[in-house]
Amino acid sequence: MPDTLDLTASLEDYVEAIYNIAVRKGAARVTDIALELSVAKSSVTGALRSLSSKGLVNYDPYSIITLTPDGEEVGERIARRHAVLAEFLEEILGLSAEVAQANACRIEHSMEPAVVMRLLKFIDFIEKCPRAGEDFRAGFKRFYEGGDAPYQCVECLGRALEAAEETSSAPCRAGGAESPGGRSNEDRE
Amino acid sequence: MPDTLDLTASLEDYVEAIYNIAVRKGAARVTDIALELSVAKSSVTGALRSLSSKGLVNYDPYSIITLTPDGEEVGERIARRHAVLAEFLEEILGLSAEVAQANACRIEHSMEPAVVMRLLKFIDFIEKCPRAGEDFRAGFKRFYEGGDAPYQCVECLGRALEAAEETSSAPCRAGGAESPGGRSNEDRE
DNA sequence: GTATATTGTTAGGAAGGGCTAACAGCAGGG
DNA sequence: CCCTGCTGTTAGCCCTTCCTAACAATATAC
Repeated sequence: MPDTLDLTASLEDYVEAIYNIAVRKGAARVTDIALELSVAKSSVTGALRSLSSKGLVNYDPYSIITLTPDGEEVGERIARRHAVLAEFLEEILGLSAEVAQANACRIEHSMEPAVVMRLLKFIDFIEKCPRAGEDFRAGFKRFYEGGDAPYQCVECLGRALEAAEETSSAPCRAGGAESPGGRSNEDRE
Repeated sequence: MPDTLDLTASLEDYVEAIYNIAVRKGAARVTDIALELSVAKSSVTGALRSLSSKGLVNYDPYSIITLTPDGEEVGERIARRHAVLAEFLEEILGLSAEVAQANACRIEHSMEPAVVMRLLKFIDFIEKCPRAGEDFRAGFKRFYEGGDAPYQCVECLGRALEAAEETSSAPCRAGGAESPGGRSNEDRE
């Protein structure tokens, strides 16, 4: 496990870019990376040398660029971290896709794994707890949009209660009867 | 309004430190700042020159350091941003104070005002919506701690419903009868 | 009121990240 | 087969942020 490689924010961006390009088209070229990151090609060359020395990319001058297994792992982790954060910003906070992306791109570099994990659980929780769910998000939307006057809390809570009584004994989790421990989280982080 | 001064993350840290020190003890000295940020005193001198040239600090060699009115405003904004983020990490996500602080210190520099504002509304919402509140946070705690088995959704929702029926007509807000629009937000951001 | 600490500044340099401009490698068109 | 044009690399520079070491200013102590 190539953990705590202490990549700089910049190098993380390069790994993420290479990972994303590789997902889309198999392998990356210097020009692709430069475009993806809005950076000069010469800057890419430098970054590649650095990442190569850390064992994250397979890099030979003038040849095609791929991630090593270690690099693959790091890239996947970075991409997931980005996705989790962007989902929170967009789906929960209700920010526009553009704002969510732009901020995710910058914030992600500063988040410790513990925060990413907890944020993921939070998203899960909002999705699954009968107390949260769709109505909850909609309620928040009305709240931040300011026009929260006609919001029927009682009715909304009543609906949630009914739903909970149906699926009964499913303690704040979707799907119901799995073993305790929030298993469906483990799959994602 | 000294907006979009595009301070670097580092300079933001200096302003924040000076602001905090000023709050605690009136004015800042180079040594205080160096200690607060764990940097060498010579680094502080450099930063002060830079901030002085941007009109944010009153700086004369060998004299005491204060923020200008502009600097004060910027410092206050930065401090609030930090506080909002730290509160979210600690109170909502339930992270330890140390983890919350450490991550807030780094993340804050990457958050646009729109995100800060929305996050603040979210905290407000969680505090005030009868669907959220204490039980909600406790439920999330049980969820991420994995031992969520004995969690009584139905009962918990029932309690929330009762509470909502009492304060009735108060649509997802505490205190009840203020004019629509989430007024208590405006006070804080 | 001078000697000693403490506080703050300068000088010089390293690391990281970026840029432009100029050159090298290579692939396709004539 | 060579020439043109795109891709990638090198060289050299800038800026930011930090550092250490040495020096200057101010305070305190006696």
